[in-house]
Amino acid sequence: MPELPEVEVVKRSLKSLMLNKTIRYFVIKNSKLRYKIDHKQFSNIKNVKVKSISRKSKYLIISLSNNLCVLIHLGMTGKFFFVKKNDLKKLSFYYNKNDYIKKHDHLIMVLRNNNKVVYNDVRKFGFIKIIEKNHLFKSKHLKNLGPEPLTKKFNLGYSLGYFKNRNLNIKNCLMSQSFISGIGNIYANEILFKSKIIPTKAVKELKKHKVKNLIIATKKILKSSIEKGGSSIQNFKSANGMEGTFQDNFKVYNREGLKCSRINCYAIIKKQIIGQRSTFFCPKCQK
DNA sequence: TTCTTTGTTCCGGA
DNA sequence: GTCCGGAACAAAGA
Repeated sequence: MPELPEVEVVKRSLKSLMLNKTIRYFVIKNSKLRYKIDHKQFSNIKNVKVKSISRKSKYLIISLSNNLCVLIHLGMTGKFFFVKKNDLKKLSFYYNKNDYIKKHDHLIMVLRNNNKVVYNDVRKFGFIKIIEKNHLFKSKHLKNLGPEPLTKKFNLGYSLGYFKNRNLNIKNCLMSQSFISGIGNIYANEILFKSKIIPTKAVKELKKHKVKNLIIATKKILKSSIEKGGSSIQNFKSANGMEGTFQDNFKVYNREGLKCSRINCYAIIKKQIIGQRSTFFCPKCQK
């Protein structure tokens, strides 16, 4: 369940593996992801240099030397593995003997030294697309995204302006990518717990000091998770094979029926479906 | 077999 | 046209 921190961690690991390296060619093992992969588009690309690797919201953008970009969304279970050509032990661990592929490997980027960066996605809910650089931010995926939560654009004035006269609850608002981009279900739960706001609260009813708390909590939690390598649930790993540890810092997510983790609060964490997603909160702390 | 899980896009009603 | 909520999407593991 890669959200902003996990995608950021993957971006950093891909940078360390691929930046300024040459991709000799792509191999598509399975084109049936969220959107069907166009074989032709990928097979036409040979010997391109990786100019930059960036993240926008939960999207990864690999910018190539031929004026094209690879736009990637990890969906629920998308991950990258790095496989060294000569590391036979690793190969036999990751691949079966016959075709050097393991289950759910869908796309392979072969680098100049025959090292490989492999995209693996059990649920096939992620996608990989080639887009012209000029069209990237006009694409339906990127054009309606709100500001990045870790930038100065996400501030009190912006938030109060957005909340004014809007009829939706704060949980759905955090998850909608148009307010701020990159937050999913898990971090929305954690952010609301930290800022002591009940998920069903209407955004236009939020007092100024609560909005301040919300902004501070959002930035703190996302930063802290990135520092800890993200949250390794659903076997999340960076392309370097590193697991994150932020899941050990979850204060409310998946804690239904357990005691609130705040000192001196003995309330029991409740679960409720909001925005069609499991929502966890402390009925005493969060108002 | 049934339930649960994920984020984005699409669509209908207000 | 805008806003908002809910369905659909796909697949697999428990």
